[in-house]
Amino acid sequence: MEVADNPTLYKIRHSLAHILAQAVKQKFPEAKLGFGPPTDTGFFYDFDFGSEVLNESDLKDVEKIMKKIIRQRQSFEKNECDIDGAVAKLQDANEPYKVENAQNLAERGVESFSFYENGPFLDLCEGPHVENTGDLKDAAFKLDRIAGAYWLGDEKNKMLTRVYALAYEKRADLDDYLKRRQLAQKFDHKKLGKELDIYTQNDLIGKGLILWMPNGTIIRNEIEKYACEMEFKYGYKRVSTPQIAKSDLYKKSQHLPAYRESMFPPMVVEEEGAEPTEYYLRPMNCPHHHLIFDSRVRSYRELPLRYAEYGTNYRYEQSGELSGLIRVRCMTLNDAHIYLTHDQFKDEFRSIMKLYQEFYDTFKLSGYSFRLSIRGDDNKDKFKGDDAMWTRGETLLAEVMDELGVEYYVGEGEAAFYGPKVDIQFKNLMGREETVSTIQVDYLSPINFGLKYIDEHGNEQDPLILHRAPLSTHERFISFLLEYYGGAFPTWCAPVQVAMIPVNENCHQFADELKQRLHNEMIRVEVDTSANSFNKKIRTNTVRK
RNA sequence: GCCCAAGUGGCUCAGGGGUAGAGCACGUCCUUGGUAAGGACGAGGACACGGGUUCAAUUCCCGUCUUGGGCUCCA
Repeated sequence: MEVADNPTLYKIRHSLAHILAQAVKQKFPEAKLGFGPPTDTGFFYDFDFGSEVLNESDLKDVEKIMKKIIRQRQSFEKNECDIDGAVAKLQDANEPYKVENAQNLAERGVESFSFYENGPFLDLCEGPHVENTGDLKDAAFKLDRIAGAYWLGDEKNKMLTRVYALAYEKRADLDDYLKRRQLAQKFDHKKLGKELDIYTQNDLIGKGLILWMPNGTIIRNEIEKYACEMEFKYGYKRVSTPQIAKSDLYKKSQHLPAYRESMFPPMVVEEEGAEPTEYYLRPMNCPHHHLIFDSRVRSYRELPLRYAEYGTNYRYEQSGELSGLIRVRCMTLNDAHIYLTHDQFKDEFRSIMKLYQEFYDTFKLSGYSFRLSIRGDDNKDKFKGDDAMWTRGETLLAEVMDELGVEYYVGEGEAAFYGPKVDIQFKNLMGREETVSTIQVDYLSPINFGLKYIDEHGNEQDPLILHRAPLSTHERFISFLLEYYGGAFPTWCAPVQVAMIPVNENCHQFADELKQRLHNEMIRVEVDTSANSFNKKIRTNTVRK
């Protein structure tokens, strides 16, 4: 449920945010205030502590002060003024971030500014609030954690200290949330990945680089085998391409410079009497596939031409973004590029959506949403190609989504640098949304690579390219499956398909024979011949799913 | 990259200026005929790495690396 749907809860969280700010100012008088909005689970408030540092251990003190403020039954008083009055008030309060915010709002046409005052605390705020702090005596809140957050969400700005809090109407609701969170943590893919020997990492290899253990590799291979069959069925042709290429390729594709920051630095090969050659680890498979398309003259009769590969890519993601299997620096993507005529777009898009549906049915996945990721108005130079091309792609995707009756929302500025896309969004157990699959439309690459086909009149034409990755990367997809299944994979892709527990040693020989027979049928089978008790063996094998 | 926190046997964690502890896992032996923990014994540790302070550092300080939660970014 979105917090805005519940006015009472919204008021509670909003009011508690003010009380948090008031309490922090009491303990740290020099702290400057940023934003402090309600969230889906509570609220947060951003502070600039200057040279001081807020530690987790300070949160208990702040909580105590907040409770005291609640007991004081301070009433929330609203009053309004114009921009000059607002700036004067905020300057008087020595709140530079608030002043900046008021000025930004004024630039966007806001004329009236409302303030809420409770006790000694004043804040620029739209409200609404509870009548007085005493109304919060039954509300349950907990200061949860501290995080950094850039002022106005821009990494060029100063980083403020954000205090996240949980807040609910009643104690029971908060306890309920904490319980659910604890349960979710039990199914966290990082935890299960370790317990079930799916993957490991090692300092000697490096950040975000995954070592897949035998169990994880079985899951990868089964998924890949299934994907190969499905792609065969849907008319894809598989290709295999190298994981590195010369810098010239990525200049042509515009990954350099558009994507340079996300690429590992080049390997430079120097040979006597020759110019040094730069090789890059590839961040995407697309350019390689385009070159296969371009290896000879193509006829319209060949289209749509679908090249598929589980391609391994390397991206130098910022260190702080890395997280378990969800964000890594070496990933293997369920990729394909489809070269087609403009007339074929809608049919092909439908076929892709059908393929996605079939995949998700097999994995019994649900609860995802569609995002139409467009260029948006900001940061236009990040996106390559001319306006007409973008408008065309964005319109085309919206049209076909509407025709298919697929519900979606629009993500401004979420497009790939070479074109708009449709993303399939899943929420992980902690409620964080991640893109699992994408379908991208690309007018740019055919131009960059000079890709052509000969139409029925013998004329050269630009093909259109669709990029699609229904099963995401092995890394991200398996992290979702781990949490989704709680580690208990469907038999077809489970690391161990049959586990036998003989009731005593006399049965071991028979169990071994049976194991051999199943093994010969290509079934992954284990016999527990350990010296443990029968009950213990049942427990062990159950825990291992 | 930035903010905060953390790194102790394979795992989960306790400890603490005088060179280490538990449970689980592991090994050996005994035990186990019916659906979630049988018992005994044993082996395992440059306390992430590098520097500093100190008579003495795993413990305090600094740096690096890695991990986690966020921010920015993204499959």
